[in-house]
Amino acid sequence: MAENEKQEMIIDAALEVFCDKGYANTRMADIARVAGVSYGLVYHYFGGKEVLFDVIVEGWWKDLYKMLEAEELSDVTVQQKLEHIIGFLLDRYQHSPNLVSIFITEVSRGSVYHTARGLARFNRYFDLTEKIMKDGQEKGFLRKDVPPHYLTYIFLGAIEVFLSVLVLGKESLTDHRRERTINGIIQVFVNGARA
Amino acid sequence: MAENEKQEMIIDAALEVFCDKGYANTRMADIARVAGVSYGLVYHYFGGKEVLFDVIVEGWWKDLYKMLEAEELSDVTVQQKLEHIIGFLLDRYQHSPNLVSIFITEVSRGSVYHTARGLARFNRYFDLTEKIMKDGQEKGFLRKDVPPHYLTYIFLGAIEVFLSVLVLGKESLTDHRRERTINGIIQVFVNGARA
DNA sequence: GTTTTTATTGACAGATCTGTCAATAAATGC
DNA sequence: GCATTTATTGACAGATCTGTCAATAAAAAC
Repeated sequence: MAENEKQEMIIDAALEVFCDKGYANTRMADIARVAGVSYGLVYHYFGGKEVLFDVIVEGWWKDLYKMLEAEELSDVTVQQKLEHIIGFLLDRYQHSPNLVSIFITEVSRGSVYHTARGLARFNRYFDLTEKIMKDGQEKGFLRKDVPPHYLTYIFLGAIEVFLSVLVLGKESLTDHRRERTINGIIQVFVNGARA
Repeated sequence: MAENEKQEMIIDAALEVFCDKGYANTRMADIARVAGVSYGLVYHYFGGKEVLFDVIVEGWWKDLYKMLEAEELSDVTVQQKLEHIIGFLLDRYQHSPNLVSIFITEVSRGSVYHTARGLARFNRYFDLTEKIMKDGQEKGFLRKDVPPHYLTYIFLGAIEVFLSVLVLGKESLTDHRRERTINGIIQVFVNGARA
């Protein structure tokens, strides 16, 4: 996918326009203009708006799953795995803020993704994270009196809000802030907010 | 607002259609049909699609702010205030799932709300919650080594994911599950996930 | 009881936007 | 060098959807 130069330009333009205007307000003509190609070429390479959006979203999920599967098998502590998950998502924001923005605003909630396939993608995301939580419970690191999917919701929910704040404020992420964010989330999630 | 019977029918229909199809895919004709009134009447009472949506969303925020302001002044422990916030949102889901669904899928993230006013609404929501967190820190209940807005993000993020799961799965909420959810979130947020 | 305001209707014009297509240029195969 | 496939273009038809409006019915005012 996208070995071709113009295909990449179209994807990049789509990333930018989807991010700026949202899926519903994105015009194929805008993408073509930003990409610097003709209207018809977008349809030549990608079938249409929905397909183009799907290519982007599927790429996002693929990378996310890959990371989570690697962490699951990785030979580090559960706490380190959780730190890696937060770090991965923050790094993605640094590297491609547009993509993270689309995930947060269009995929993570947006009515665009209320399909069976969209739901399946989400379930996989949650399930992979839940495996790590279960592992943490079995190893005696995480408490067992709270269901593992509750731990998953709370953990991923926390990350999502941090990402949302970055996205909505179009803020940039310094290395220092990255570390502070990871530590903040981990500290509260693992040890609690109690003094 | 909406003292009139037909106005209420239009609002109810809008709630249903916005929830089912999302803002972008909602047709004014659908709302009119579901409400059982003519196309033109929707424009007579509400100026247009955006206004109608705003009426719904402003109502949501108004209630949310009211609750948070009451909790802030309330004479209970900080933990109880946090429990009340979760309880309030879960109750709203029980009472008007369509409204919560719209909040989660369209307002909380959706590109529809990436405006200055939308951002201001959100800031207020976060600020009011942060006041409670600060209060908790001053009273010695919450840890002071994590900035209060971090505590806010993690707390509200956790709630949002629980609501999202309810909304996406169109699940109903029993009293028992309501209590379990409140306890789960509070337990992990206050005491941490560590065994 | 007449006038004025409000409620209510559905057709319509205007404004988009998408996806197609026929035409042309470039590249590739043979 | 000719034929076939691939790249590229922009205009256009078809399909929406929104908001307006003129017309009619009902209610209120006086």
